[in-house]
Amino acid sequence: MYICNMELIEHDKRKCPTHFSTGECKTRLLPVKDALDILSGKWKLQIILSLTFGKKRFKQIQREIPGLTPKMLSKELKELEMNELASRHVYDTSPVTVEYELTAYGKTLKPLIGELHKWGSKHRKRIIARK
Amino acid sequence: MYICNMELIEHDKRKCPTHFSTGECKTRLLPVKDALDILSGKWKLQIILSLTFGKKRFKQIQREIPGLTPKMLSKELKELEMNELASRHVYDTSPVTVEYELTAYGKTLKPLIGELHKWGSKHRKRIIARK
DNA sequence: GATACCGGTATACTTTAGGAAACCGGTATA
DNA sequence: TATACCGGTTTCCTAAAGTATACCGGTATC
Repeated sequence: MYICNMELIEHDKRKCPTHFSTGECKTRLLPVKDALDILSGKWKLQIILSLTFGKKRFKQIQREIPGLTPKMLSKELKELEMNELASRHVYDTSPVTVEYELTAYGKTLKPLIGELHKWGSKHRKRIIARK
Repeated sequence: MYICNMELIEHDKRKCPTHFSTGECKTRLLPVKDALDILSGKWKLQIILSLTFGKKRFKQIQREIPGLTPKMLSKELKELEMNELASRHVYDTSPVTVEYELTAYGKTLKPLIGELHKWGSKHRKRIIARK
């Protein structure tokens, strides 16, 4: 669930190029897919970005991101939690208060997103310039 | 087509947190989404990896990647071409020979994939260790 | 003359991601 | 007593991604 299924990129010696050792297919691609899975999807990035500015409550996140339904937000937050990237704190107030926060581990995504941003910016310029 | 649609992350001052200047939503997220779009999908990574080992012919790529249908391969190669990441060379042999190759620009993806790999490997260890 | 390879395309189908709307118990507010 | 907010869940539906299968013209092989 949290990590990419081995079988998806199972190696077949007869079919993979000789450059690929049996383990190489797996060890090269699976972790990359894991990282991509965590960041791709329609809302994940925006939710993560929203949380980089501090703790947020459920409805607060939803209001900040136009179009985001509670169903999707709930699903994505659960995934972030399962991956230990965000934490959920319930306070015994009335009505109940729930806060979500990026974990220290979750913050390690920042430089990675930074790299994607760098490459993406250059690409954007290149493609726009071409037209 | 090649780059992420602006409207998807259109900014709404009333709904975004005050930390976000109007331009920040766009300039932060769109390039990241562009980069993710290029790498995500079921086959893109494997095709790119296959091409990092040198020129390849259509059927050759298909044979190397079990389960990949010609329709998907064709679609993905076109996208790589449109993004100037791969080039297509047709040779007037019989039967016709077509070779695909990563462009110099396409090779700039390597360090980015490397970063995803680094983060993903750590994540994989972390999640597996927990169980 | 039949079969197989090349580089694909076309059509129809299934599966997955995401959206719309209604709803839940509990509490506060008018 | 009615309405609204909180943090979600449930159900049903659409749209997008991906799969299966057959097919194309051209050439080479048996």
